Amino acid sequence: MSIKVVAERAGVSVATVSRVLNDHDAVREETRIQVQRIIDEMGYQANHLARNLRTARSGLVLVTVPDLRNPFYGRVIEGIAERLQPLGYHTLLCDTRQHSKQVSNHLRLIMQRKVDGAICLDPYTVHRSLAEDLHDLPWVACCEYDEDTQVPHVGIDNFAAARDAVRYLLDRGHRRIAMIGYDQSFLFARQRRAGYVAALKQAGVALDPDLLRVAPGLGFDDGADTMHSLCQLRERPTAVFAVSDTLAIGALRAARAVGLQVPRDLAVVGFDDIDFAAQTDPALTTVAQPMEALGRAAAAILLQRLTRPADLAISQTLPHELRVRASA
Amino acid sequence: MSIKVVAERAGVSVATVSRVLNDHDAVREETRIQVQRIIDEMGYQANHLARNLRTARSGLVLVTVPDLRNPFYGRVIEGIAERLQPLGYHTLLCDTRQHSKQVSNHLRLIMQRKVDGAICLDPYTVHRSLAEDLHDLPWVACCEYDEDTQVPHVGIDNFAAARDAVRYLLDRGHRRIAMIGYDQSFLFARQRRAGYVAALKQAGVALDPDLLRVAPGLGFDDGADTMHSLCQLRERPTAVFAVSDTLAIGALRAARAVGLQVPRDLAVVGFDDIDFAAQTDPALTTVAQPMEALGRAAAAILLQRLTRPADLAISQTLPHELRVRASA
DNA sequence: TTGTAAGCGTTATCAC
DNA sequence: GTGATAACGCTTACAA
Repeated sequence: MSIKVVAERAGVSVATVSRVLNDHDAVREETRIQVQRIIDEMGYQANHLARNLRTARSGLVLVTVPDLRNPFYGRVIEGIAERLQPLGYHTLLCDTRQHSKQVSNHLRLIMQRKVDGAICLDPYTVHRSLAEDLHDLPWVACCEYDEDTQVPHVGIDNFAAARDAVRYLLDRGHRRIAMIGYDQSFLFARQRRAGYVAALKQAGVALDPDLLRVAPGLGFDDGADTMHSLCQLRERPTAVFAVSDTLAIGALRAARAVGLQVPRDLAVVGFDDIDFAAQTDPALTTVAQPMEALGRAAAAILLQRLTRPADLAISQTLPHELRVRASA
Repeated sequence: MSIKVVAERAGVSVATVSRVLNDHDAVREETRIQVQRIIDEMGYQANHLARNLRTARSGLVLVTVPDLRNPFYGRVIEGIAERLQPLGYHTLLCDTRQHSKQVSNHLRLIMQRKVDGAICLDPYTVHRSLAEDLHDLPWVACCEYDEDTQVPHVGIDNFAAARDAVRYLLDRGHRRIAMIGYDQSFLFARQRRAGYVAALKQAGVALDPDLLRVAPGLGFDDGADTMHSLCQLRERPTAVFAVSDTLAIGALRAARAVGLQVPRDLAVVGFDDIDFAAQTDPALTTVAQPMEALGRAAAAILLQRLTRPADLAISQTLPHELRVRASA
């Protein structure tokens, strides 16, 4: 059923119906009410496919995430949706876990006008070569971004956050502090490692390459495996800093498995403060990221780029917080 | 840039360009190559807004979830996407946590032609009144559904699954088995309670109303709170069956807090087998749902409804599995 | 305040 | 095989 049928039935033109539909003020109150009555009566719903073509906007925002199984991303997405829904935008979700190669397909959605803009949590998407092609497109990097591009981004100060975490361990007297890091092609992994290194250096603790590990993934098992290998050192670390809670929780399990008591024998610090972190035994000490706030901020920046493209979009750094629990 | 520009540049009509774009065979190979060259050269991308209007399909599928923070839903969504992406469909995500009232807005997206169909994991969406209005629309209920509607759905046999879990506890000698259930307006909650009741009855164990609890939510704290209250009974339960892993994990924490040792003093069984269930101490015994498979099955049914609307859509029940770990 | 009509960029139906 | 051209259903100048 189209606007035309409604117009005929209401005895007005399609233009008038359209005006009523879009709350234009240039409609006589009486007419408005009459038309609205017909609309309700017929249960008419505007065809968004047509509306989108005419207005050249889809009302859709693409959100790319590396792995939905990690609850961290779920929380950020909720923050994004919270900001976007009231303005009538909907979120198109792309889990890019298996699609690192074809990721440009996702940003192509923007060019195809299928979405109005994008928020990328996915490190693959935020790759330089893509950014160069697309730096003028309305997209925002969230959490992960490329330092050399001009794409606006939101995130925390990963360097400072990691440094704070390691300093905390140093303050507690630890000197053999291991780090379970991640693939250095990711900015957050590089920054957190730099924070770790800086904290040690400042404290005059020599960097032991044996203690600086790179987990093959961000899953629980990756953390457990790395921890197991760390335990085999002749001189075990007394503390470990993991760049994600999932890794830290895996490390916790590995420590338990080899009979280490946390935090007495081994202190463990994680990163993110996902909900699980407070449920482990002992509860995980971790660096909290403001997940929903990161999502909201990214959405706000994108919205600004969409509504006032001329304005300069400003990147944002949100505060992190070391949340001390029982594991360290 | 439009198809018209490409056509002019290639020296053909827009019709021919469109044919090349859509892989129609009625194009001379030579022409096809020539046109494709221009397309590539210009970096032309078809405008999906126009295409969608013309073809009357959006290529979008709505997925409603009650709470993205629960990794359970993330896994199901991955299953859905896995099946949908290869066919060129994208998924529109709606977290309906705060929107139980206005949920009809989400299904209205179908009528607005904004999406071609929907998969609803969200219990609110799957409400009878809605189902009546929309039973002929292309949507599929996943995990939660309404027994009295004709909407196709996929899920597990919640009754049997809960019965199996409780039987396992009975087999291990438990007689005072508590249940941490959930709001009975949800089918899965009713079915799992029925399974619990049936198992006890069959074993000749009298139902103790004190042991049959309803958690106010599905979060960790809800489980912990319910467990604490259970611990205050003069005759404590020796085992507890929770209708979700999050509740069970909260219960685990509460048990620890009051000095109970699991499973010696208290056996705990959860439901879902989210990734985190294997990380707790002791690792959680739980009823596994095939999360990705549920998503894939739901997507397959929807796809069938979209491509062959005349065919009868068949609901599916997928197998569950009791995964015995250390907590019971 | 309302109506007419010109698009929006495609795809699809005809002719040729 | 290819090209005009008419939709698709809406919004929005512009005219009345």
